[in-house]
Amino acid sequence: MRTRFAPSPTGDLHIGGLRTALFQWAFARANGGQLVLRIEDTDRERYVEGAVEVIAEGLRWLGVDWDEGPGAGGPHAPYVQSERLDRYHAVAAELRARGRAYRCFCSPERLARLRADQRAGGEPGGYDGRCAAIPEAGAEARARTEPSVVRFRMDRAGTTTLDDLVRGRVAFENALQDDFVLLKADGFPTYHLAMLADDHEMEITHVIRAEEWLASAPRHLQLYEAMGWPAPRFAHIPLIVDGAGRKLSKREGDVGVLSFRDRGYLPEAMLNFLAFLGWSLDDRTSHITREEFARVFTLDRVVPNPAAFDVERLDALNGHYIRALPPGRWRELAGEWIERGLPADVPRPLDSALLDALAPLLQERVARLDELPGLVRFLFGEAPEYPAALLAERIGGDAALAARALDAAIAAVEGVAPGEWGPVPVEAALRSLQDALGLKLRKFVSVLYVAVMGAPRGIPLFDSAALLGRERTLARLRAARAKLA
RNA sequence: GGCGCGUUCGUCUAGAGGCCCAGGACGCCGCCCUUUCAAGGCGGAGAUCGCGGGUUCGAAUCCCGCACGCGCUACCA
Repeated sequence: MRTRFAPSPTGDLHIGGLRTALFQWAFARANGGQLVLRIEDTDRERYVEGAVEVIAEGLRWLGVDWDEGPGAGGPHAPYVQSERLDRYHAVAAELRARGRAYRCFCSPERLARLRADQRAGGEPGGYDGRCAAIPEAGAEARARTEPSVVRFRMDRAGTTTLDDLVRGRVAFENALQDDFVLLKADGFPTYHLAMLADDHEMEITHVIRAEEWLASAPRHLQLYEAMGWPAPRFAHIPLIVDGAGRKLSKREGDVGVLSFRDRGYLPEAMLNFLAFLGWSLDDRTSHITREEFARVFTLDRVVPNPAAFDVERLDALNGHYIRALPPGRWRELAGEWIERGLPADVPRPLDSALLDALAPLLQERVARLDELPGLVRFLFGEAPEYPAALLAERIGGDAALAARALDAAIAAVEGVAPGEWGPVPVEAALRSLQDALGLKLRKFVSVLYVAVMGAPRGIPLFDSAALLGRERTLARLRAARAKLA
């Protein structure tokens, strides 16, 4: 079994495109088949330089590898459509020889007018076939001096039926079809022609693509029939939609795959998120490894209805996989993100021992890697800025209590000798405040969190203070106390 | 407008006539644990299965109609 991922190099690899690729890849792997990566760059207007590399990087990030295509080679190279133009022309010529395609000289203006008129008149729409009757010989002569396209002559009788692997049987009334363009005026093929020629030559057996292609399936089916080629099986997988139920678009925030990577999402989290968008294993599995997914994936467990992109779910998954990371790997990752995310004025390299101590404290506190720098920022450079009111925020705004807690804390911390500074003595000192204030630690500890790190939440206080050092801890406690004076 | 697809907790989904007064996950709420926040543990609320008709002893599951949503309707993919 052979399937393919055929993106257009028009910019970032879209999250929806990645999901399609993931399903294609899993299908190929689960069936011992191959995945072909093919670049569909037939639209010169939308071509974006460097997009191919961005797409490949996105796929590699997720662990979607391809057997043939750019970077992998293969018996059907080249895998870039702009380098395969001769084949499309050959197929178009064959179609014309068979009387199934013809030259069309209608101008873009006439076509626009035609569409407008049809719309105004409430008519079906589609090309009206004006050039369909032009004799081949005359058309050839005209084509030498006049711009033209080549259109496919659709069979308008009966119905075209698709047996979709996800949706079952779908029938299309042929009378409603029109003669679509195969070859554009610039000599480039449209998607329909290029897909046909390449899928056939590359021996693709399963075309797995997004639902937006469903409506053009009859064109493809008739094209295969006209060429006398066996058609592949088709599986139209559901769209990924936004909160409003619309096809996910770039306007809905950044949906580029690499931007997710750069915001600190783990590939295993993304894979899980995408895998279960429109597919499921059974009634209880909600996490799956890349390997298992590639083993158990089947198209018959893909649902036909669209799925909403839910960031909260992605974040939850990401947190889950972050916590599941082995300590060593986590230390390495956290170190990179912190090193990279801290302000430029923080001297590098960062203290390795400090990062060693920090890593375990951070692992279960973030959902995304890009949250890391913010959590440890207080350890580097100047004392954090925060409004005085924040000190008493978690204790019902009781500034007097905050002041007493700070006074007691300062005294207690001063009591810890510089030589024995560490998390355990700090904890002992701070716990002694319970007696001094006659309150449970938790009743006032938020004041100290704010004083030390500038926020009532963050990594554990005793460790924070230990890592900060005696003098800086004292300075921050005193600065906090001064804010309340 | 036309054609096509879709419709189960807020979200992703399980469900292919009785196991379902609908299961799991995320989110939400509560409790426990606890130095904050998380994490973790326990518990809870949450879908009359879009609506209306059928078929059947019995329907989320089969049939018909309707509604709504989305997709396509390019010399874009």
